[in-house]
Amino acid sequence: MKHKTISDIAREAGVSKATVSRVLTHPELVKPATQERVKRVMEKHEYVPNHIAQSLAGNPTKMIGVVIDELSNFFFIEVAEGIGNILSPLGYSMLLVSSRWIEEEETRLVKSLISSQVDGVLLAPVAKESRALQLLKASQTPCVIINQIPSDTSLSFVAGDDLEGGRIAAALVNEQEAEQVIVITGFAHQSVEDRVAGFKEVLDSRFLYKRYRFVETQADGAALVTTLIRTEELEQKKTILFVTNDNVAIGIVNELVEQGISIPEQVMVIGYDNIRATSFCRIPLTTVSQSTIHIGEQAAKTLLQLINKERTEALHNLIQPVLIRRHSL
Amino acid sequence: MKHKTISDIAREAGVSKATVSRVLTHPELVKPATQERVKRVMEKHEYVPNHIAQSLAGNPTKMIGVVIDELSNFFFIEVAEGIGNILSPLGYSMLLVSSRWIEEEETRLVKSLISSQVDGVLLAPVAKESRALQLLKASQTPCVIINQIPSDTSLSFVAGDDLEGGRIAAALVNEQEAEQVIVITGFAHQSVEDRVAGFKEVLDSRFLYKRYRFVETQADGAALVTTLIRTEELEQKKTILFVTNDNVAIGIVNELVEQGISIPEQVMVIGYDNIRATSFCRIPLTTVSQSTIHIGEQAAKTLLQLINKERTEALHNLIQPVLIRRHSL
DNA sequence: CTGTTAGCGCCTTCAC
DNA sequence: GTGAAGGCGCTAACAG
Repeated sequence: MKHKTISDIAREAGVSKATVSRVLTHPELVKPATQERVKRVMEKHEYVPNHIAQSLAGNPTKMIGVVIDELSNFFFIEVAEGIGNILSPLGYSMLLVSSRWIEEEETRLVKSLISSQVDGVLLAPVAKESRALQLLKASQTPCVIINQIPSDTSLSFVAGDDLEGGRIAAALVNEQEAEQVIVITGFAHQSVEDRVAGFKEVLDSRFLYKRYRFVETQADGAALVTTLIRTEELEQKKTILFVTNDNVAIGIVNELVEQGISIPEQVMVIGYDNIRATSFCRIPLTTVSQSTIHIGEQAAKTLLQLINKERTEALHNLIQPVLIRRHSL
Repeated sequence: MKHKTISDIAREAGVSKATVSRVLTHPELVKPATQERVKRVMEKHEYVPNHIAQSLAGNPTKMIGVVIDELSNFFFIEVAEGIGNILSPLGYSMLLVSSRWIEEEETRLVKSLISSQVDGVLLAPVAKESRALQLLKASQTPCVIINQIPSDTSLSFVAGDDLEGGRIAAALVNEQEAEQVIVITGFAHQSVEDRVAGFKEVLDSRFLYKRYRFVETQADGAALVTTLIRTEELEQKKTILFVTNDNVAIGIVNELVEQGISIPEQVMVIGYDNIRATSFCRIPLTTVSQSTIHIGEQAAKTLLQLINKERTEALHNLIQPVLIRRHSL
């Protein structure tokens, strides 16, 4: 037989299932002597109660669903790490899944999480209005949104102030001398558009400005460098690159160095996120920090409050970005 | 009321629970007309079947437990990524948990996973003989071990050949001129000991050899540099550093550069793992590669075979390491 | 203090 | 093709 059940233990210890259940969850209600006896039997068989059954019977699952957009992206990994920091010590496990930036996938995953009766979910949505959010609401699953400001104000979120972050980047650019400014963005996402909007708002009009889209990975970034050298004459014109996420920026910087272009003398680069790798990459990156791990921790804490009903109104946490100057600009 | 149940749907569609259940799992057994009717009701209420209940009733949970030692370690993150690559498309979710190198924690987590009735677990054990492995065996949960060779040969594992990796590193060192060789290791772990053993076995006797232990994080690595400069006279003696994991090596290299020590002219560094960051860090790292993502993928695939009973005997996969030469040596 | 009795939501025989 | 009944493992009243 596969698993010993509560009945097996009960029979062998000569008590009822209820008593066994009690030593599991309310030991104080059981006489020490019998408690001892039951425990001995449990240990003898290495009995582990069936969590699934416990949950069906009404207990919380102690599982939190975490939906990120991309597993191989340091930004999300660090967010997940922050989440783990908070959740793990409290006995929660996280069901970590990736939507791979696909909205249907996100919906499917959220359905599956709801179906798994997770106690709450942390979601980094692919798009602004998502079916996933409706489902979450309909199922009354506590949740907090990460890295996006949902239009439904009843929802909690923890996100960076992307508009402001863009402005900060532009302000720094305005202090420089350069012949052109190029903005490089990846997946179309609200946060990215806001960063660009803030950037344009403040950017000095004396700069030639151009944008490259759909540069989504480190590899994409590296590949883009060759193109830029040709089409934008990187080697002739002093250039500033604003890359809206560090993950890609790192790929770009590395390739620039490989191609022998000097940073920041010939090309300056400013990134966004301040993931950990920016401090030890080829040329330590100047970037707009949104304290990635902190986002995860904050979101997890809020979710916990929601779950424990210590909080009823939504938390709208717009984290203020900060400029981190390193060597790339 | 919180969730609609199968009974609600049944009632509203004017059929029995059994029929609704069939629509869910064996649609071909239901007349198209009624099927249509039931489906309409389900959609109307955004009905999502309770996965917990389905599992209790005997279905697989489609959840895989993944136990790693450390969340903020690129090596494990990449392994997890490899696992996700394989599992996600097949509709599995992963329950990702970190033991933080603590054995009791590992045991607790594995218990919890078993208790959650995961279909299988992927485990990177903290120590050689672990209680967690016993439990896994006792519960007959399919599992494959990562990054360790269990003494119980009935267990499947995917691990790098650490002894050989150490030899490879030493062979490279032997080709160099240097006044001293320093080995830097982190958490006491079998794999690390093997790497060091292989290294010592092949290392030329002309080298002065010394070992620093318990250097466990990037920050530890950075901090160590100051010490080394003082006690080992890094600036006077040409030195080779063998760091048994890239995560730490990256921290060390970065700090060496910050301190103005030239790599590889004054200090040479060789790492281990070939995590992705080694290619874009301060000085791209020469390292012993064990194809991290591949380990995860391989382990996940094997686990799936075990779960589906396509494989009965254990898989012993000792991955051969390869030297990757970059700029640090 | 401990046993008995109902479910939790779903799936699976077994009849009709 | 479809319904009724029992059970998965556990918890929560309700009695004694």
